[in-house]
Amino acid sequence: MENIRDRLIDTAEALIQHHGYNGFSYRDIADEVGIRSASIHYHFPAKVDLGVAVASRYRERFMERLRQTEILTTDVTELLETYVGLFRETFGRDRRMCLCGMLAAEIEALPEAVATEAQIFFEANLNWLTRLTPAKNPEGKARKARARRAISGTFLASLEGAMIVSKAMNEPNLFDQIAANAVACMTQHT
Amino acid sequence: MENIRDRLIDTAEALIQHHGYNGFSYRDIADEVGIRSASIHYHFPAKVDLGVAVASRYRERFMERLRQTEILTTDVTELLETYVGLFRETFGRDRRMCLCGMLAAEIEALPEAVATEAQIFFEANLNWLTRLTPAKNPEGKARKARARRAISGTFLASLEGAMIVSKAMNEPNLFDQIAANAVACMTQHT
DNA sequence: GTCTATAAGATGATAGAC
DNA sequence: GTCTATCATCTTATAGAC
Repeated sequence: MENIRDRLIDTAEALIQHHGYNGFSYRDIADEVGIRSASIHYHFPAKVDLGVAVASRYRERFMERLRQTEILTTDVTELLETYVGLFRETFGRDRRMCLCGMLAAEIEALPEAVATEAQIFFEANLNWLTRLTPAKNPEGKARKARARRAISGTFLASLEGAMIVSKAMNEPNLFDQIAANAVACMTQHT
Repeated sequence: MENIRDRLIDTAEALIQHHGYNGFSYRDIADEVGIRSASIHYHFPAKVDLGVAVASRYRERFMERLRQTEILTTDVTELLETYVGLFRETFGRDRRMCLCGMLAAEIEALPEAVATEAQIFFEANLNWLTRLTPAKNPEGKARKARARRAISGTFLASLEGAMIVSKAMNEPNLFDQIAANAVACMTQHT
């Protein structure tokens, strides 16, 4: 039902999330999709083209779902829960890493165009979260932009790291426990 | 001054931290050390042997430094600061990832022996941190072992994730800001 | 759009000389 | 211990038939 191009992106996405950008080959995708590796070059002439397609689609879908949620609610806690839910959903599928978290970890080993896509993902996420971060601290004092950004970064880092720790320990539940703590820490910043 | 074996491990370590286990080759190391790639096989017959040597040395050095710090102080905040300092030191060297964080992210793409080394690192770290986590919450109620472990996991995840976010955004200072928030969140759990 | 055939280079690894 | 030579395999990529 799905066109080949999308299936190629789907498969590459999963492979990158599990093995990293340098841990998969056109042949891996070909075997999975049931096509010859040479045929992939018709859709994506070079590996970097596929990498960019995977990363940009991932980012666009991710941000689109955040936009959709913002239409439904303005409650900060609810928005944060939804945000965590997106990471949870990713990790819930065979313990996949956040695609851009994986890319960022090996960023020096990436073609520049792919690295840029990952960077844009994090920039967009940090901006989105920073808007949710309370402008005042618990004592009612105004927070500087830098402090709000750091708080957002801490929250995002906790989620990215939660996947790593949870994978390493082979304890899927650990992700949820860490995510819950991260939300508690974030909301308590109010 | 250093023997070849150590230099091989040093070089492999840096390469894994930047490119991941599947992002470096014997030839990369050979070029860097000034030896032929075939010669590396004398020291490490297979790549998995080198991977295990790198990961186990990393873990042992890491844990040894924690033990040394425990001799000097028993103050929790001081111990936590030292702990953060180890990650900071790693990241400060050309923004290297935590070796085992990198390995954990791509754990499905690793030889089992290497994956096991990474797992042991996280297990040891979680145990060490859990001992530092207050046995009672701010209201004086006893914490279950699972809760203390989750708090430790959140702290560790924040540091691992801080490296990823900081690399992605190309803002080295972000690591320090996130680490500071993580410590604040952790100590405030008392 | 997908195939076969093929190229050029990288990769992990071994054999045997020095 | 390190070298050269060599290997089988994998990898990205292209050319041209169907």
